[in-house]
Amino acid sequence: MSARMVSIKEVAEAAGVSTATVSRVLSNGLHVRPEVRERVMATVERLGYRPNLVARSLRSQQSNTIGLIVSDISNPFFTAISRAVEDTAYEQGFSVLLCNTDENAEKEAIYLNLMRDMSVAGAIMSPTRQTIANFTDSNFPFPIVVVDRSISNGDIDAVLLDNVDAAYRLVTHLIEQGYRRIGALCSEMSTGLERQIGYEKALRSHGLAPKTEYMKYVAPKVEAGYAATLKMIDVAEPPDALFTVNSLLAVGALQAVRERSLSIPDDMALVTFDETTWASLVQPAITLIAQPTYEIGKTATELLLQRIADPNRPTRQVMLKGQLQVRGSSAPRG
Amino acid sequence: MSARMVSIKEVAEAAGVSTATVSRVLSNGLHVRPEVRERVMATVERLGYRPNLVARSLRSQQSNTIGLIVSDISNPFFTAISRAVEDTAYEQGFSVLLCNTDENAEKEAIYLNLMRDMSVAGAIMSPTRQTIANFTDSNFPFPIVVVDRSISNGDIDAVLLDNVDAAYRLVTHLIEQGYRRIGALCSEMSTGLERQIGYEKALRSHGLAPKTEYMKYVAPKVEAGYAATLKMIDVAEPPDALFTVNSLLAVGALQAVRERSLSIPDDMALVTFDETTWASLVQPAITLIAQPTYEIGKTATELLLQRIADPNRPTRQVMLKGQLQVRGSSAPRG
DNA sequence: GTTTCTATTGTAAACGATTACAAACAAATT
DNA sequence: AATTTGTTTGTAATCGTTTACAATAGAAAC
Repeated sequence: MSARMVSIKEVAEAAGVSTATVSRVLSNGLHVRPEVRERVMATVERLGYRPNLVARSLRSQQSNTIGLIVSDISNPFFTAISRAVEDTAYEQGFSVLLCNTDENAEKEAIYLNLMRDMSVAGAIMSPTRQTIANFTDSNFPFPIVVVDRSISNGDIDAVLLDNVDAAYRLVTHLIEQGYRRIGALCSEMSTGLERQIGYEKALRSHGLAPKTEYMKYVAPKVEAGYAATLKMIDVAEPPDALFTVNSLLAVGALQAVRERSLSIPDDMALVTFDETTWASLVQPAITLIAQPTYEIGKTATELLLQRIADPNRPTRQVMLKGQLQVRGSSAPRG
Repeated sequence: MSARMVSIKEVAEAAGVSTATVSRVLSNGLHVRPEVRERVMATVERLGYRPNLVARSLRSQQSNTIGLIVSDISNPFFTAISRAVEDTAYEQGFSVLLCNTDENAEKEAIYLNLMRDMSVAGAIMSPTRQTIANFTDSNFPFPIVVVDRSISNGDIDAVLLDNVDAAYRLVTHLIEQGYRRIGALCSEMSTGLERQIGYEKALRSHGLAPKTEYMKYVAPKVEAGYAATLKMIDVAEPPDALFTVNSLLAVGALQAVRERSLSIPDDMALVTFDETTWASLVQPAITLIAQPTYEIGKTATELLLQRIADPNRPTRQVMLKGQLQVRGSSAPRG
């Protein structure tokens, strides 16, 4: 790996052809005599020429970089997504620009603008609430695939979990195990709201009425989950089971349960979303809906690359099902 | 956000000046009459002009993108690093290209070449063993800061943990708690080897002899940790404490311990490196050396940006200390 | 009133690729 | 032999910036 950069011009001179010919050899090899092609290839090899992607990008008005915008890469769900996105992009010769928004619409807008300025080929994003609200079809100068959160208005590629169904199954499982006073920690993200709908639906279809004192809206953060859980269990008749809509809230809930020296599931069952390292390591292990994170990221990337290749194809919304993992934290109520 | 791209030329025409003047206004504002500056600014605003970063990058031969090369973003250590890197880069107007190598030197080389081709401003990397071995000073056409792993030969910016010291303290803690037969799960990464040195040093300085049957080299993966731990505990005289050099191995070790229904710390103590969500959630919680991950990532980014600004400054190797978190998994031997 | 200086502005050449177009040439057709 | 056709190749424009250099004008110095 030499420090000196060799340009197409130097290759052309060394091979005794024009830059156009070198470019043709490198792009498709069409319209070049085999003999010349050989000679150019050899020269490319000998000089260690590598095309300057910036120049190529400027000329062709597109790049091989895609953006990935998530709220926080530290959230295990997004960590897994990003790994899948990077893998899939790499396979197809694309690279990934990583952006964390912390659910901050302003930061998100800055990143989207930046990507525009960089001429990215497209982006995969988990949009903030504000952005979801303002979404109109051709808002962006590059294709976008939405993951995790649904866009109500707007015709856009998306990869989503069937959240209502997943929550319904998870809560139904609790009911079948004998739990009746089921609390819920929801968030105001679209995901959280859909999961809440599944929760309420499960209660109702089993003759249970959702009670407001058993439902709390919280920011999707550990501390918020911790605080809300304490509030929920420090009452006369606390829930006998707790349903949280993501793993961060579940961490907070578990901390609160430990703080009050309660036992899971005897004092309170605990179920949540998202497979994490800790969920199967704690005792009892946590019952949850595992999202097919890798598949979500992979599918989103594939959708994006397909759209980049053909901007006019009809949009596609892929809906995946979660997988119920039954473990000790929701053992039958004794 | 309009789809049409407005160029500096259009701004120049609309403002009745040359592109050079517009460029000057935008870059530093020097050598422009205040009145003209105002007019240009207003036009920029009115047309919603944003400079094309690709063109700028081509012309100036540098970009505002930095590369981040890690073995696997899913490893909590690297997740935290990447978050810190992205935050710090963002603050200074840089964006981050994320790359996973899976310890594959070939993939790493491909990424480094790609970054060269993209004219990144620099890169932060946790190099593979092979790359470490072949490191010579000016191998790369852009500045690099190494994190986590030390480069023996070569004068390069780096941010490292004092691994020997950290392991020494962690193992000394075990000894002080009364453990004597201390096993170790190491890896062959430079980090693993240094931690092993600290481990052996701690044993020796407390009159204990390192025994080969208590030391295993494994790939830094959960499954490898699981398998190695089983082998280590399924013997006549198993260790009374286990020291693992990273969190993935500890997960495997914990799985093995659960599999054999052993109790921590009564049957065997467990200590490791790296703070993770699960380490404080399992019962008993795990004693460990917490690395200042955020600080490592932040410092590495700062070093890189400083070097980008001044390529000739002397290199710096920042060494940080780990923090011993004493928890239940290493309670005094009863 | 000429000269010199400084401040402002424009012209045009980069940066390194791709590609429309034209040119050159050989082969095939009439 | 002239025309057509097709293939290979080069010339030069282009993408959107930045910046060296030249040009201009007005102020200051003599």
